[in-house]
Amino acid sequence: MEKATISEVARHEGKEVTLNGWLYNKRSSGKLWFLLIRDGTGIIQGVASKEDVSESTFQHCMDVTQESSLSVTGIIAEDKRAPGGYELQVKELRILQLVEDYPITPKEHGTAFLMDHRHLWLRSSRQVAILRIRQEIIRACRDFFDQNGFVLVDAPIFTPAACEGTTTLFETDYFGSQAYLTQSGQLYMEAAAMALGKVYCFGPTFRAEKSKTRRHLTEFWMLEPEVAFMDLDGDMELAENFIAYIVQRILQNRSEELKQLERDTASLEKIGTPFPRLTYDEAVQILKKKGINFEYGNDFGGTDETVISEGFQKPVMIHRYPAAVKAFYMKNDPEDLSKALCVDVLAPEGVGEIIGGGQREDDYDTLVEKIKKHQLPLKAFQWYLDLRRYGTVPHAGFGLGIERTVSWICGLPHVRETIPFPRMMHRLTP
RNA sequence: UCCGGCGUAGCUCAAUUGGCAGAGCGGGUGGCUGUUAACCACUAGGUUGUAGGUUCAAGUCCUACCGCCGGAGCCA
Repeated sequence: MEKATISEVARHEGKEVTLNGWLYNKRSSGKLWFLLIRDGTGIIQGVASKEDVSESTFQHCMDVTQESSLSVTGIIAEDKRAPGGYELQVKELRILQLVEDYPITPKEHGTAFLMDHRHLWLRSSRQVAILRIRQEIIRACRDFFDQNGFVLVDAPIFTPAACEGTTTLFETDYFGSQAYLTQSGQLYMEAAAMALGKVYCFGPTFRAEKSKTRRHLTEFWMLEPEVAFMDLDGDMELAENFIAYIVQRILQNRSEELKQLERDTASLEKIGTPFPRLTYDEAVQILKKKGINFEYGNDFGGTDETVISEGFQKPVMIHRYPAAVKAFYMKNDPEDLSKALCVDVLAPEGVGEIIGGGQREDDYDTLVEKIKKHQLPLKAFQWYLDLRRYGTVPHAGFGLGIERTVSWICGLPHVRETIPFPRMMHRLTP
């Protein structure tokens, strides 16, 4: 007897196969049962009529409950009445475990309840589609950099000090002294770029901010490239090529999942290079024109970002923010020292910032001054300053937030469904 | 931390002016040979978040607390 997965049943048409999986749902019409079976690769309808199966198998069809694990044997047949176009004409049904009272029923539930049962919620077809898209996005990220001469360099998770003084860090005891969970691998990537030229890291990032919004997680995944001998223009070019590549890959390889999520793919198909580029000053002008009350010199808030990106169908790159609102390692614009050579990429459709990056300060004396100005401990940054002591070069990079990217591409309003087990201010379980 | 909202059956929600706590789903029993979150009949299921207060009477009004939601700030 041949084993098969639901994703490739078309290949087995007319043949007898065995499927291993779980019961997704079932319906009956007296002496005829319809079993929706899922196996992780898809869902297929099994049909069992009393005339064609043994008494015990028909009894099993009656008894089997939602999410019971099972092994079912039958013939694959094309049938227009079946969801998916193929169905399994059941010959034998074996129940591996009969489930009692599966908590998630085929009706509506609130997100709090579903999040409490996240370990089971993952089995629902919508969550399966999101996780498959997430995996393809991550694979596209890796492929893009691997194919363009970048070297993957892993950054540490434990760090001795803040990369950016502003954000709150998760503190942990490290053999009696303080250590923090990383909030960015960037500083380490700068070191790696001086060793290997073009590098990137991909790993979890931790922010202890008490943010309770649909865009925030306390633990999220970030992809951070860093390139030696690259300036801000090169950085922006890299960012737009990168994002366009990811979107193309998802449209190519995950169209079924996008369809299942009812994602409007027409807006994704428009995401080609080049992306619109605005200076901070130009972006402020847009806000002023739309009558938004905004004080020049501040960073943009969430609603400001939405208003700016509303006017475009592609991601918008905003560059040269006031240096005062940006991190210490940003290089100042030599043509206007009050500005930083930085760029934020705002995704369309109100998702907000998915990339933040820029050109790094490469001058030793200037960097020392900036560390002092931001009141950061100079001692902790000696190794970082070494990169400017020994063969300093212009370099740039950025960080892409994976969950915000997934939420944009999937068209999800909240990032909590874009990661298997989200960590938020009020969510540490399951 | 601040602002706003919500806590009623396992789940999603009703309950008029303060006046007998209810429905759908899920569970159980029975029926139905092409169902599409199937349907039909019957059935079990409740300390209305917690503590106090007002009242003849509180799910409903008042006070405090707890929990959650998402917006601000901050950020990807």
